[in-house]
Amino acid sequence: MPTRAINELLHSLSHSYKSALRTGIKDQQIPLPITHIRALKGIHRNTNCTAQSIAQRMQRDKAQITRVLNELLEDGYISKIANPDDRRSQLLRLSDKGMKIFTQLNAIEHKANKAMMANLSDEDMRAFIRIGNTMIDTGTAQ
Amino acid sequence: MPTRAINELLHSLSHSYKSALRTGIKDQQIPLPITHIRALKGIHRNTNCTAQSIAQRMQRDKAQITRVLNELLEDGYISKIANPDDRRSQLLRLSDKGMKIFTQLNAIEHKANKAMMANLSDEDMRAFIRIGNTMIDTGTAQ
DNA sequence: CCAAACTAGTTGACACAATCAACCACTTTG
DNA sequence: CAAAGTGGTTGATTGTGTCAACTAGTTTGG
Repeated sequence: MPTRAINELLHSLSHSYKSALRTGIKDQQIPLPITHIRALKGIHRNTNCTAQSIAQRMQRDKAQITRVLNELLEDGYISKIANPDDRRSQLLRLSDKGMKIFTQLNAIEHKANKAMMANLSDEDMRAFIRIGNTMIDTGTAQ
Repeated sequence: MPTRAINELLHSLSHSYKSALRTGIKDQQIPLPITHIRALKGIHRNTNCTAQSIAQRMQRDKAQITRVLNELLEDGYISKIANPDDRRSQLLRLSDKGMKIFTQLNAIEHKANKAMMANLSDEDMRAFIRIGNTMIDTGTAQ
């Protein structure tokens, strides 16, 4: 039973994927690190999101998210608007610039995904995603 | 076809696993970051390895490996001995201290692996490893 | 209604991870 | 033997993740 392989596997997988993404990003001259990209995507996905909801969704420290969001704000990819329901927080929106880069990113990401899964059957792909999600759920559950 | 899920999945997986490992490591009072641990394991696995071979195996920058190895050396986990075949490089060996911590690490890692795979059938586990390896190979191939 | 407890977000500090370029010493090759 | 290549080191820089303390605003129980 190859329990030994799982760790190296996960490392290599995330490394491979990050590399694939980064080269795509570099080719397209997009000056954003991966965490920022993931945040942009999160903001696009759910309208009326806050820093807090992004942090939860990404399962990251809120301090880290604060900094990422502030850089995105400085660079004009997003805007913060006052939250009418809670004066402590602000709602996040993509700016036009943010939307534009978002579509570029989708293409890059799609390409990276395809590169990773080039040699996989549909069946294997689905199996991988299913099993991976199970692992995450059991990991974060307790 | 859920090609969209693969990226988040890989991020979450590596994050979950790293967390699991780190908590185990903290519980056991082992003062080593994960990269160092992986290097130790690499040194244990192949005798007569060099910095170069470790870097290749781990698919990491040789600069990073140099630093990791030097810290392991300073802390007495490994030793460098002159390579009779090439005066530019040195062969790496685990010290007694290194061996001792290696066995501890194995236990921790085994526990983390088990935690990740708690809800997986043997079949799924094997499938995951197989598919993951395919992805890595295609990713790094070209 | 008000104090206490809680929450959203920010800031500082720090450790770890990754990558790039320049460089030295040594080896291989034409 | 000169040129090109390789193993390893160093400096610099960027990104990633975590912890603790803090401010300002919100919720809750007496």
